[in-house]
Amino acid sequence: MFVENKTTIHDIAKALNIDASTVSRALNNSPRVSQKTKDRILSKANELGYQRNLLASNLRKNKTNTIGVIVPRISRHFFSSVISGIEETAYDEGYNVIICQSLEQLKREQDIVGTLLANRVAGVLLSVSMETNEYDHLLNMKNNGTPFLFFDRHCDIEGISSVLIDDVQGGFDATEHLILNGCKNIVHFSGPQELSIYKNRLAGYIKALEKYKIPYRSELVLHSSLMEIDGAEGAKTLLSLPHRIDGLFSANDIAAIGAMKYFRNEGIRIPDDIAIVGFSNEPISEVIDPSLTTIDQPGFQIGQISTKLLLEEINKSSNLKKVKKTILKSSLIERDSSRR
Amino acid sequence: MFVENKTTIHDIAKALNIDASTVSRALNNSPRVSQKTKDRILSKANELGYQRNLLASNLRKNKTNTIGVIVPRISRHFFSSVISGIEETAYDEGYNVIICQSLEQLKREQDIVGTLLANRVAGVLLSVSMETNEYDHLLNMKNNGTPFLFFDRHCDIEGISSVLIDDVQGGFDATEHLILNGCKNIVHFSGPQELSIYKNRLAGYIKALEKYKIPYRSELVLHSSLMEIDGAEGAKTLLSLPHRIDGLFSANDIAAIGAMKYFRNEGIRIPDDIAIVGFSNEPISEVIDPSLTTIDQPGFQIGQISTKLLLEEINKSSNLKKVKKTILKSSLIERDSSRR
DNA sequence: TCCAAAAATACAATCGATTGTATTTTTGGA
DNA sequence: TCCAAAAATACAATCGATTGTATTTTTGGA
Repeated sequence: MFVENKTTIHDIAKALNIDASTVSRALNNSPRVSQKTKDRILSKANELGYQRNLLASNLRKNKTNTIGVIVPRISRHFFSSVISGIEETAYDEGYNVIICQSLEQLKREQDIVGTLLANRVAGVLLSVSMETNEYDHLLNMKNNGTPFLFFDRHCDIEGISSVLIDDVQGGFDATEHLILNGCKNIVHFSGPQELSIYKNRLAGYIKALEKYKIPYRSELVLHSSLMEIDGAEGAKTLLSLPHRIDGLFSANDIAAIGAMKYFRNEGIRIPDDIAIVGFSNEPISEVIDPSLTTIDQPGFQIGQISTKLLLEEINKSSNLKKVKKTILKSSLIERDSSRR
Repeated sequence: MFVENKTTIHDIAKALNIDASTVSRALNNSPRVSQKTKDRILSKANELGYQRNLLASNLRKNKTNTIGVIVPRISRHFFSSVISGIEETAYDEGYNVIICQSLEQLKREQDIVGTLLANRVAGVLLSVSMETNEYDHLLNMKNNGTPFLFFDRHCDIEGISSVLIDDVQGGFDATEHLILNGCKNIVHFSGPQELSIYKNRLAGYIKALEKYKIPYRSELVLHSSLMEIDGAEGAKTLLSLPHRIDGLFSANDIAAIGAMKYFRNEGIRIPDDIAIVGFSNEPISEVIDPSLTTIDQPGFQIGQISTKLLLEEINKSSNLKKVKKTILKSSLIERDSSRR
């Protein structure tokens, strides 16, 4: 079982006594090679088990047909549906996709960007980690000339497009829904304020309070990383507050579920004692008991649109580049955790 | 905003009036370059925003430090936990990971293998799609000399190692558990028989029936793709069977959940009328009501072990290669869907 | 048959980094 | 100061494919 050296176009050329450039052109179906020769080359390539070396090809052509995708965590339903949208669109256009997860760590995100640049990807689609509070790696990518684009979790970097949902509206809808269901003292679980999405969801929360003339109290906004454990801890904190809390809007489903489990153990009834709304519509939210009201984000569509925009930018010959902020609609899905 | 040409070692060499080979050695921290020169080169590289071109480097070195991972679907919790294990181990050893999903389609799996080979990955970790009933692409990879290894969903290819769980035992445990909880007429949802894992889970089911002298009836084994919709349809079929079914062992959680939802709508009580056991321990199974008894697979550990074995094979200098079949233990997690 | 135009093929440079060998420079002991 | 050995650096070939230009072969009309 030897690792035989891989066949190259030179091996094919030698076997047929022709030049490697002709082999290359034949394999790329160039009109400059006669059909007869193409047939001979293809059949010999097949016989020798030839497999194009994309490292060499891409190096010479100074481009790749790979786009990199960086998400915080592939296991989140929202991100995996975005990835499906990306893959479908990219695939149709002949691009490959490299999926990477930052696991919410800035260090990993920086490393990933470095690796993608070193591999000379054609472009990058990116949803930043919760720790991302400095942008050197992204500015570096920009100066490098590698096109990239934010989806969902974005940063304010001049000249970079993004595909987002209206988080202010989402936060507003969630909060208004709680108010309309009779909640007066509503806690909000928020994430790192470096991320616009959390800032905006919080802004939506405040906006809804204002509309209904409910005073905003900053001690009702609990900041965390929004993991399940954070939700449980938030729930505990919430019970210790001086006000009787009757509503909870969590900036993601996972933390909402952490809180639900904690409440369940404490004998607190949902939605009767506390009504709860999450964000992102994880599959788990539909089956948990009671089912969790949440904000649905069109992940697949975000993936499709992001990819289309990125590919446009990659293929743009001119240096006139239009920066676009695409904002998609989210929608409230009403379930049992808030209905009363 | 121009896309400036990227800096190369030649640019650095020219700027410092030294040879590119010295720059290359300095950047690789070779002992053949003086510290003084290294400092000058590093600082100039930094100044010019140099970023190594891995395409060129890998081409020259005839190796990459990237391993490819092919899973049916990244959104399945089992696979994303395997991926976490893979990434952690690979990262420690200085390898990058390309994650790809076949979406259960043979065609996509073939394309992915082709792309990974063309990109000259150092090795591949693979869990095959449900459609994979012919192995040309895998044999091609083998003949190519690219090391690879199966985890979980494997095929019988001589000379290829695999990291698996004991699916026969898992199927046996699940079925025995139902029997011990008083079930007499147990249906089994199975997947494509081309995949050993489903054949083995079925074998475990049969083995448990035999142990308890319950006659095996092939009409109680329903084959499908084990998606949620398949579970619902299976549940419907099951209700139309002449026997009164009192137990269900599904070869994955998703189909079990599809069935649970159908039963719930039909007013059938779980576990009183039908006790249910799934397979894989998806997070959703813990929160669904009633919570789903299932077989837990050590995904993270599977990822770690697979990667270690693959890297061993990649770094093996000799051509003596030991083929290994590593079998890990699964464990039954007893929950409400089967307890009575 | 001859020859210009077209078609097919060969030649040679190149992408950016690496690496074995050759050459130059430095070191330090006599 | 001199010189051999060691250290540092330069030279040149190479990985495999691509592509602009040069050359050879073929075509087909007179």
